[in-house]
Amino acid sequence: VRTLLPFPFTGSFNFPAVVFSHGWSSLAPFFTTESPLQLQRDIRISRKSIVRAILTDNPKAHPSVIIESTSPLSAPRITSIKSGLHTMLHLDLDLHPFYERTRKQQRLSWAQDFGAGRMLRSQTFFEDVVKTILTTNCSWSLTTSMNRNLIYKLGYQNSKAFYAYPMPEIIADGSVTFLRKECKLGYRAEYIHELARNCSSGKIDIESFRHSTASEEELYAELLSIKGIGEYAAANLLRLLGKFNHLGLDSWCRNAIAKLHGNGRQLSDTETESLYAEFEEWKGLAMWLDVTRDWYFQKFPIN
DNA sequence: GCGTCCAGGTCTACC
DNA sequence: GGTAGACCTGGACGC
Repeated sequence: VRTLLPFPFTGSFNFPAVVFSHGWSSLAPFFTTESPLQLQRDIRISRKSIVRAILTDNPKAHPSVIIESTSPLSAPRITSIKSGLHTMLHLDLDLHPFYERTRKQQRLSWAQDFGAGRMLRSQTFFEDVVKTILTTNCSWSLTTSMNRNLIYKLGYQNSKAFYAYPMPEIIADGSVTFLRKECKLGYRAEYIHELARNCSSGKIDIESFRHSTASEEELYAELLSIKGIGEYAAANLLRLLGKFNHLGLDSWCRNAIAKLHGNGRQLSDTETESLYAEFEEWKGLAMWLDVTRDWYFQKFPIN
């Protein structure tokens, strides 16, 4: 069954800017196609019910949203899907304070024109945390492969081959050896398994991060206390929570900054901090947009 | 074919 | 509080 949904947002929004915001759109169960630009995502709406959302770019309006499901959608399910899309597209993030700062900074003045700044997020924060751990100390191709293994070996699949990301309890019920050998997570298997155990037992209320009233520094400290999450990973997760007071530098960012600002020389972290200091609590977003600028100009140049 | 290096880092032990 | 060394995996590279 295909259902056309109204886009769950009426404000200013640029679809390609979210799709290209970072690598998440190429990590299952997200899929993208170009010409026309489409973002596809399987969404879990209950324990054993999955739908597929297909968002297609419309340069003159908001993207169209088509939902594929095995049966007609009830009103509560439509509400749940809209809420999921709202979360994943980070539609509740107010970027005006950031754009105010970019006006004084020539290098990032393009950001508002592109509507850049919303980072694509997973349906659950648990999924964001797992994927972030899978980005550490490895190539991007290994990240995509480990993530695929997790979904296809442990995720729930319905009759239409829609896949839902594995829930914490499913991972916790499995063994570390399975994660290590079958999903090829290597030493990360211990981290993911412990995280899943703590989430399913209630020791960590991982989804509460999304609506926590704690300060950014408190959230940062809490994230660092999760095994496998270090400074880069915690800062990357804060970005996905709409908090940008940490740079979250990894080797990829450091190399990009060396090319952009160091004439090929790696800058010290202190030097990098000072580059973005004027953006204050938005500096993590400023840095990220600075190093990913070409993605926007190459993939969807605007006039 | 084989060894080494390193990629969107983090943890632990030790100083 | 700072730092060397270990850690899975797999692709790239040199020989």
